Amino acid sequence: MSVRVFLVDDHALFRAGVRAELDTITDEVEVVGEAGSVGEAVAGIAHLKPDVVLLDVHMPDGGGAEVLRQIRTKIPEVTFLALSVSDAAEDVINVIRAGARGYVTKTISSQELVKAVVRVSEGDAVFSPRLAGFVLDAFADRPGAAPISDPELDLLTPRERDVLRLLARGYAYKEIASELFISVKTVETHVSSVLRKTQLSNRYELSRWATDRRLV
Amino acid sequence: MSVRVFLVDDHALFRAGVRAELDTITDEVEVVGEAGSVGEAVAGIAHLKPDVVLLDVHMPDGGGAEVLRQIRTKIPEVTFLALSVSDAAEDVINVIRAGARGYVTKTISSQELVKAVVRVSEGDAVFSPRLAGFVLDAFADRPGAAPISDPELDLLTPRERDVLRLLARGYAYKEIASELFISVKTVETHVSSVLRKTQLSNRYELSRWATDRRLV
DNA sequence: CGCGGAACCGGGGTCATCCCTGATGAACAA
DNA sequence: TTGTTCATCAGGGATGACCCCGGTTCCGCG
Repeated sequence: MSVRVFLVDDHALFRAGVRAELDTITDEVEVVGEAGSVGEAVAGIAHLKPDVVLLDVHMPDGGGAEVLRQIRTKIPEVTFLALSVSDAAEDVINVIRAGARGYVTKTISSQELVKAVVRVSEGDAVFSPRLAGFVLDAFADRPGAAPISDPELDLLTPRERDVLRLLARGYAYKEIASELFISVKTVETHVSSVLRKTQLSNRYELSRWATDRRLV
Repeated sequence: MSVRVFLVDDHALFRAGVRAELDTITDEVEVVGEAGSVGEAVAGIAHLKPDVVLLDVHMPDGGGAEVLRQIRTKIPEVTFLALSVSDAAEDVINVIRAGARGYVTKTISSQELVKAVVRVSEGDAVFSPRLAGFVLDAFADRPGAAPISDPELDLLTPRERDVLRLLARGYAYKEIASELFISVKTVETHVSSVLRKTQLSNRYELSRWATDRRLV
């Protein structure tokens, strides 16, 4: 029982190369179809329901991530392996966020590609070693990597920061007051200064602002 | 130039086993220290500054994640490889979020462990194949994988959901009204029914509730 | 046909949020 | 000593959020 593979790449020559290699090397994988554009790919995948889609990242009309988005809601059983010339962190993260189960560069050997396809079809995640680190970096809470200072954030006094933290969590003024052992009026004062200093207009925007800066 | 490894595990016998295996098998890695508790580990790592820390996930006083948190801010150069009996998704994700660069289970062979340590020391990410998938699942936006239905969510009418989406983004009633071409009063009505149906008391809690369920 | 649910809209009310002005004491530096 | 910043608090007002009451249309279902 071989793995049924669908090829998506905007270069026909490249598709032909991959198809030839995969078909001759082994009978573990079988190329059942291919496409050169996002539209063709979505239609073809929906029709053929392959086990694995080998997906080029850089394509017209939104690239591989667009194919992923359109297919995943409709046919979640299909797994995707990104296959790209790019080893940029941004590309890797985007396509993984979109739902690909692996990412290998086109420098991979045919034998390795076959192994990668089979592993992905079995539910494993496959990465060129360096690239997995990008995903981890993006995923982990980064204490050192988090940009340390904001011009606006530096303007806030320690007490204002206390109030801001609680406010961002959805606390009412009354709750903040009893939490910090001060009066509601003092909370209002601090909130006012924070809003003025951050150039924001209400607590909702402030809440988003604070969570973006990981103050929660 | 061998890789300097520090061992953290609350079982002394296990540490002894790993140390013996690593030291005899190869000269690529060298165990420079070990610890059996979070406190010892933090002190030892800060002192010895190893290249790689082999970290047990389940330990008293907060487990491996606690060691990670305390060390990463101080000595970001040290990389961590989680080594655990557990293959639970939750454990994997927690320790990776905390900043580990890899996760292998204790069923690994000594030879494989050496290779994993070396790869991690070179900046690669190393996973037992099945476990990498957990991280990807947690990282990707999941349209299909998102839990499908909530008892409360099913109670909401389509229009109420529209209002909820905008409300969760911090829109004021006035803004929601003009966005949906209805009056502020109608927005109030919908918000009221949503609050009643979800058993929540204000828009802040509602905002959290909605983001937890990925309605934004 | 009548009934209920949905979406739509009001009046009128309470309370929270937010802004403005103004005040006090403490800490600290010029 | 004087000036500044911070933290504390108050009064009063404008607006928004939220609730409870009422009402209308439309549409599907038994």
